[in-house]
Amino acid sequence: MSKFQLKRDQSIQVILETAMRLFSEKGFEATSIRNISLEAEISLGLMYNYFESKEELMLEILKRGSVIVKEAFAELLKEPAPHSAIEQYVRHTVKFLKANKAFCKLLQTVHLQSDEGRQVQSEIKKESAAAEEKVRHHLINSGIPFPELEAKLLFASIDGMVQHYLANDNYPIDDVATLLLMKYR
Amino acid sequence: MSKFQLKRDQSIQVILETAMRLFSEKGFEATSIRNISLEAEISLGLMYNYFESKEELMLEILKRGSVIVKEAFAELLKEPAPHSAIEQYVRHTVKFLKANKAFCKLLQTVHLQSDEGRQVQSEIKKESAAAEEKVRHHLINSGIPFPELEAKLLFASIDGMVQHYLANDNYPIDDVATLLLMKYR
Amino acid sequence: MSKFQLKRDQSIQVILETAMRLFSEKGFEATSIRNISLEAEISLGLMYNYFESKEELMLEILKRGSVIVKEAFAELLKEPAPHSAIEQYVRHTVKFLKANKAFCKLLQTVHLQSDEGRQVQSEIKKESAAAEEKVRHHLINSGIPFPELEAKLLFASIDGMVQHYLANDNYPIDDVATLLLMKYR
Amino acid sequence: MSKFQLKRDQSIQVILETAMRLFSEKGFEATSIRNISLEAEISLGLMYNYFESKEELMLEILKRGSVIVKEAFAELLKEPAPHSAIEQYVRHTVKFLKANKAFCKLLQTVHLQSDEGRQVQSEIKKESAAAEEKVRHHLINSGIPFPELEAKLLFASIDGMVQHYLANDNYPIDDVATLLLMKYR
DNA sequence: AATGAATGAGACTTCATTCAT
DNA sequence: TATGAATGAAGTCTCATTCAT
Repeated sequence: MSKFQLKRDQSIQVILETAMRLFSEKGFEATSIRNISLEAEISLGLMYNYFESKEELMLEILKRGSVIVKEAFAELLKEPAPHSAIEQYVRHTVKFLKANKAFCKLLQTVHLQSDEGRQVQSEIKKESAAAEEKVRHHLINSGIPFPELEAKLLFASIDGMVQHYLANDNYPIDDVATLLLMKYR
Repeated sequence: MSKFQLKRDQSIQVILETAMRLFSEKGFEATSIRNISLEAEISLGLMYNYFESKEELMLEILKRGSVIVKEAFAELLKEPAPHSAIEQYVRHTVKFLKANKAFCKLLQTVHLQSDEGRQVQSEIKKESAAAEEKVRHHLINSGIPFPELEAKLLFASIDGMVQHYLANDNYPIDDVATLLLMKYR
Repeated sequence: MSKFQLKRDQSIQVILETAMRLFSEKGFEATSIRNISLEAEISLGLMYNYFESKEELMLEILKRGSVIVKEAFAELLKEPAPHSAIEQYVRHTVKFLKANKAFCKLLQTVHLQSDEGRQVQSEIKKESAAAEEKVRHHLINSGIPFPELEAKLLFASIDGMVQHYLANDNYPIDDVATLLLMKYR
Repeated sequence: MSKFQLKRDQSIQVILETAMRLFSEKGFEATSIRNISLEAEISLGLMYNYFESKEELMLEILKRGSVIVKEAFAELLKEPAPHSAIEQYVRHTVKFLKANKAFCKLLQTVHLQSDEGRQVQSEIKKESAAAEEKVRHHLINSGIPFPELEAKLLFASIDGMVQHYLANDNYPIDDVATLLLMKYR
């Protein structure tokens, strides 16, 4: 029983990691199952022992990522804000980004065709909503003139940073983040 | 003669616009030539009178976009900075974005496989380099503490705005841009 | 328009005939699309210009057969019975069988998986129901002891004849039919 | 030893029965070895300890059926005809049919691809030849006008009955058989 | 120039079979 | 003996591209 479970899990892990990398590098459609099998050094058919289809493989990647995102934001909300909610949010985002680079790249890139795919994607977005709300409230309470717009600008800046970090090697995201936070002291 | 030429150009224009829309909506791989021909109301075979291949059609879209980008930035560099180079850059970017939404969406989305594609894409980037440089110099000359980092943050904020504008209908990009510029007064 | 329509119809006809033959000879599952395309001397992909799937090709065969069956039985019911309803039914059945040997073989053989397939098959059966009813009534009115059972036996004999005719070359179905009819004088 | 042998035989029996059922229900091609292994609650790999291949499993079913058919006909030929050879043949056929419904269904349904398969099938047919010959002689000796044709009609009627019995639940085959026999008194 | 029929390489997927344990 | 993980040939289907008219 457990003998097979181990092999299963190993294979599943290899498939998921390879697929995530290739999907994020080349896109979902441009990545063939053969591509994945060659890179993962498994047989072409093995994928279908564990995933019903290419689509389902993608969904599984998203679902697992969704869980990680959920955990990350749950942790964030649990902690009391160290100095400011903004700093906490930004630092967490950067930390998560570094720890889950491939998945973040995938999220940015992927065009979901299926309804289920879009649903999972929107669920992932919902996860962050509470944390964003916390930041938005922080801005509202800070007495800043246009708190809603400020929130929009802040999230734009963060997402822009993320985008550049994912696109360029050696992007000094920590420094840029620090500079960003200095604007909100 | 000229009558045929006119019709030809019209067809080409329709194809390019339809293809751009579909590529940006569904992705390059997920859009078939038949799709485009149906939407553009051009017969399938005729597509190949105008474009050698699907790849070439994509390249043509990028090349024409590249020309527009080049013109836009040329115009930008020609004008004297009204108040500040930053404001000029941001306003131009927003204006261009609004005028070329589909193309910008395509640029964000598309995964270029071919070398030629990547080359065109990098050329487009180079177009903006001069304008970015102008902004960077403005920041350096302004005596701000970390001008290079500031530039990175500024471009991140701009690209984040662009990203959110393209993703959401009704995104108040002018207001967010105004707020952003207020930080650099 | 008509120029292409002709080619379309020719191709469709070739595909349908070849597929019917192969399905009835080897069974649906054991017949590959490649098989059909090779025998029909068309390209593999052409089938998919005209039929969405192998399943749909099968359905189309059944539907067209269904129409022919319907016409045949309509004709049968229109005519007044020459001597007896039984003779009329048997002769018509034999005539139809000879004219549509491949389709009859297919009907006998095929295992329908899909609901739609089974539906078409049951529709075909319904077509014959009225004609069978006419025969049944004839038997009831004839004062024969067990008319319902007689009908069952008669239809069994007919179907057995059909089965043997389809299985063996040179089966003297006309003579067997004549002999059968002599039992009901 | 014997304990293992027993278990082995039990497993083989379960596999054969399950396979026969599935083959006759869904067809040979549409039934996968995995299907059989799941229904028979035998592990996939173990199947191949008992049968070299799917084809060979089918052959084994046919061979065992062939033996049963042979025994049945041997028994039939051993007995003296009670009243008539025809009655004896029909009653035996019905009895065998009821006792081996699944196998009979399989025989009707299956399209044999391999030579060996067809050979076994033709052997099964040969088994019945002697019994059929007895019936044919009975008809010839009875002074009936067209004995050969009468035989053909009789066997057609029987096979038609069999066909209807296998296709419909609650088919009153005994009654139909009785009625058939009444024609030959 | 214009049409859509035709082609076939390559994608996804299944499944009989083998292999490692 | 028994298990199910792993393999890869072969099937269905898609679609960029060519061809005949």
